[in-house]
Amino acid sequence: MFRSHTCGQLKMADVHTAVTLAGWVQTVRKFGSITFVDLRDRYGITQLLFNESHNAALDANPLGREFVLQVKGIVSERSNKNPYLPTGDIEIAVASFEVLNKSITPPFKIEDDTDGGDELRMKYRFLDLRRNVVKKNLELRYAVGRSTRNYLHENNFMDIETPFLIKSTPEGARDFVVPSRMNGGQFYALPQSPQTFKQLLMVSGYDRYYQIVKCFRDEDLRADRQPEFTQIDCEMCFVEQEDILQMFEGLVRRIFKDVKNIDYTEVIERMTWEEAMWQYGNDKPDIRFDLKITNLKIPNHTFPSKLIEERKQKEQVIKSEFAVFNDAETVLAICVPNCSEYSRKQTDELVEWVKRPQVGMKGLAFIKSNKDGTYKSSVDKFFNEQQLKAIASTCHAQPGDLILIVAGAEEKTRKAASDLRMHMGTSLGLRKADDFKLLWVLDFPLFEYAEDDNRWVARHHPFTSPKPSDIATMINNNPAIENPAEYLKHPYANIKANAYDMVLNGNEIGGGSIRIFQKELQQKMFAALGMNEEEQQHKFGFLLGAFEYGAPPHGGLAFGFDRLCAILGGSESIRDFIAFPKNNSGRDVMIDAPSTIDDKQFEELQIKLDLKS
RNA sequence: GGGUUGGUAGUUCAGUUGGUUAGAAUGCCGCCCUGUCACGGCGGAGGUCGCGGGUUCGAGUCCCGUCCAGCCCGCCA
Repeated sequence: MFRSHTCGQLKMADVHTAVTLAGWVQTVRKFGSITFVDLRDRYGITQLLFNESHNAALDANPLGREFVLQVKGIVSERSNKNPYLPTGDIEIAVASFEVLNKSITPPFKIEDDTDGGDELRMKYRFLDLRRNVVKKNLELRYAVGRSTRNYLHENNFMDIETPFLIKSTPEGARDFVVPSRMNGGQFYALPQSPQTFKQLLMVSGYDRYYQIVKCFRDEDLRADRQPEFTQIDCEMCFVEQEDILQMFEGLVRRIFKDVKNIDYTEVIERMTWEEAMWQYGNDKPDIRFDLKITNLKIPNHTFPSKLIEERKQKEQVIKSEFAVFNDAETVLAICVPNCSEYSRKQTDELVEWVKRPQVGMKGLAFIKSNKDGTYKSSVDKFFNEQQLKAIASTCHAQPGDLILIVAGAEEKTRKAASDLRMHMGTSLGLRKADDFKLLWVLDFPLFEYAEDDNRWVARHHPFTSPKPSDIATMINNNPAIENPAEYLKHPYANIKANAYDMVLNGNEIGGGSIRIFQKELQQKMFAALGMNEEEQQHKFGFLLGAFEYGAPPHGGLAFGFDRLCAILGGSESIRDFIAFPKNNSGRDVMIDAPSTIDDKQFEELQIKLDLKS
């Protein structure tokens, strides 16, 4: 028997018990003839006492950090207890020990507060994973997965595996491809998601499917994006959007309860995509804080929407004599409460912040709505007191507030306003990691205009169904865009999808749609995306064929598992919630992948390497 | 593809206006220490200043190029 107990187990009740422990040496503290050794395993740390004056064999001198040790001894009460350690009341009076394996000195400290940099930790990830903080993250990930499986199982969902070697359909993200040896010159693709397979499972009658599954996208990485990532992928048939929203609200509430012990009983807010864009400049707003955006000037073409037309009437629009903004397509304001006393330095910093290339605005105007009722602005020479007051009242500014204004081209300005809003939320401490606010964003546009190709692309994916009221618009109009500059006037720009995203604290954690299940509509959709019948057959013939055999109405969604875990763990980066993540360049620096392959492998694949650069 | 920050001891970092032998902390090694748990004390070893070129009497420091890493934009149906 290697061990009778773990290193996190023994307490006062175990005193006088003879035990055998095994683990790693965390620290060695020597005091002449006695030595304290902290022994660590997955479950905790237990202090060992080596007393050389009792037994000369108990010389702990040869022990070093991260040695693997087995000790036999008696659990004893400590004379000096450590209240910060769960096992701090006891120690093991070592009777004998064996070094099961030695270790060279690790390149960084295996402690919560490590001195290792990111790159080093990734290169020695197997050591990094010994650290308590990383282990806690993986435990949280495991807990989220378990909670998910339990909930979905209890709701009759069935876990069905789908293949990883599939067919490349270059629509959307770039595929990872895998050469086929047995079919020379042909390639598999790794799935970006099991989308078509889960739909086929619906056709097969498996009416509630789920899978916690790896997906692959060959795109550039970010702190919250990996080339291989995990989704909680779900699909149901005989459901409407409302059924799906409720089912997965239930899932998320269950995860909050199981993993964070949070009773998320409040109603989960819902807003349309248009409302989100209008008020937050963003389709995944962080609603933990307000700081809504006020539209001071509405561009000729904004989101193509009746709703916005109505809003134009309601919101007070900046008057044309406000010359400084005359040239700007869009003028957006954020009213920041209680910040009118910002110093010159603070406002200058905000101006510099929006001028960074990543935001790219030419500048930032501000109006201070002073506590004494006066106004002070960076655009004083263009506006009189009356006009400043008009703007302030449009923004619902109170005395003591600071109004930030960005102006410029529609899309860029809206994004800048959104970024600025988040920036202010962060710097005012309004984005607390332990505060969780869920939100559904509904009614996304079905299509998006792709400038490069002058055509429509599916905003979600080409299997998403249009709102029933928009089906006729789609069927009765030609997708051809005659005037690219006025694409927003095309009827397709106004078509809304049965698509929904779940947003948590400003992050898209999941998204899905009610799917198209009729062959004719699916063909119309493919055609709208510029696919002729031949291409449709070549790429998706299997799906169109399946739809001819009694495909039921269905829909589903997928959660980004890594991201969900990171947010629940209070982290911006998903890397610490993945055991073996890739770095920014898509490399695994521990195993040094990707790498070249042998000539023999190329030969078997019938591939000749001819790098362009 | 672009922007930005960084690369100096095993590690995390400092290094002024270009100027003597490149420092600190920690880790490591040795000696001392019977109640520590960030143990303590004394001593010691440890450097291709990412790489290549240039300017200069002289470069860690300035210039050009390049590589690597982090973050962001583009991209991510």
